[in-house]
Amino acid sequence: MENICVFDTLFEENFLCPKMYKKSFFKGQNITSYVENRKQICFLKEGCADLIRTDFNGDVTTLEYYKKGDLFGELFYLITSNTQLNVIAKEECEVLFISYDFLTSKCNRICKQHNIIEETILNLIFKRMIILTNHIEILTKKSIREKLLSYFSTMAFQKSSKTFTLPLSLTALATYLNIDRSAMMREMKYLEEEGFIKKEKRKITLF
Amino acid sequence: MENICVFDTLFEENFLCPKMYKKSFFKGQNITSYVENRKQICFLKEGCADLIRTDFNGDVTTLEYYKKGDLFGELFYLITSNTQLNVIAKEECEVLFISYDFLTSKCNRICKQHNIIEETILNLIFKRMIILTNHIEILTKKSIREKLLSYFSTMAFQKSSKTFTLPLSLTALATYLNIDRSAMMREMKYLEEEGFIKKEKRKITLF
DNA sequence: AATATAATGTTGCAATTGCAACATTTATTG
DNA sequence: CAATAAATGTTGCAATTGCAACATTATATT
Repeated sequence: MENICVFDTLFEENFLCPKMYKKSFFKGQNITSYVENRKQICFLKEGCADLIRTDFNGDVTTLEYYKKGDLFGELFYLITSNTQLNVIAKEECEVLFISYDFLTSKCNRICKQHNIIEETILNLIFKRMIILTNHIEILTKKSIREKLLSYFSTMAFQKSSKTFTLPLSLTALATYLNIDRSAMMREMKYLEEEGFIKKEKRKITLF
Repeated sequence: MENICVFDTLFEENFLCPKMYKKSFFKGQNITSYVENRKQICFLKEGCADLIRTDFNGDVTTLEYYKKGDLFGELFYLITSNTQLNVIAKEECEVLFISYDFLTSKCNRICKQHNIIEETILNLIFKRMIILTNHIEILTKKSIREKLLSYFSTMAFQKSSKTFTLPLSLTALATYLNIDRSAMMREMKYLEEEGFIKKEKRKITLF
């Protein structure tokens, strides 16, 4: 959250840096197409957007969902020749485009706040890295039960509480865990019957 | 590879920076224990090491294998109170410890090569990010067949060839894909019988 | 407020996948 | 160069999990 504030302040000050620029998009517009080696980092200052992959045979998949404060860009994805990656605005969006070398090179006094932004972006990158590692950790559990308990314990740790509300719909959670939704519901029921958890809608309590 | 060279050169020059230091380890020694919020990045200049997790009930798991040129450190892992993460040297190792703010702050003329190293580390971080994203991509495939074909096509893309040699043992590959090894072998046999691939030991050809 | 759309919840059945248990080949180590 | 350990390869069987198909409840939309 504080990350967003930094950018807010800078824009209020009419901050401009030669290595970055801001642009607005309407719902449905293509924000960016991932290009190999361009190394552009995008920061979603306002709105929400989807990362869409189009296969060589035209199949379309939604890979990620971005919301206010998220980073995206080809830097995070392996670009292969037979697929296309696009980020599409789901509503009105404001996006900050930052060139990769913004993070390494300095541009002196023109950008007095360069360092603050650099640190902000690096923090977002590291946060994302931890999220990715944790996702892998959960995906590599063998059973549905283990996946659920692993996800739940991460949630409980983050919220510092045995009781928490799922930030995703159960449908989205099943997708995140890469399991069938109905099989997940069944396992949740068993977990409740066996006294491992308590569940009311999306509110979970661990025991 | 060029990343390693940068560091090699710098050490030959007896390069020293207040924000980083070098240390050597014998086989079996603990290189680092992950500490929440310390934000220390470690670069394995020489040797190989394992990331080991010890559960609250004493169970030990090897989470990752690091080799010359890899990055590690708590920056990449979510630290929870009930597990411990340690990196143990598997052979004689040389490790470069870099404080997180090395990447954001500058230390003027003492480190004339600061920028080069900064860029090197950032490149490693981005490379790792892409690897993680790709791993998730593969892990979220529904069937063993899809996982294998997805992994193979990534390999073929990286090697720019329909024929390539697996960089992992088949046992390690099964672990990476989070599937049973014997089930994987069976699926590979079917893929070969159905003419999707050709396989001689670890040499795979896609059709 | 009415309707459409999405999310939640449940269950039987089929099948992909994991497990066990083995043989055989290749690496590693004293 | 033995001897041991690790990796590869194979198969039958069990079971976890996915799928289909449905009812019910929330949420959006006009």
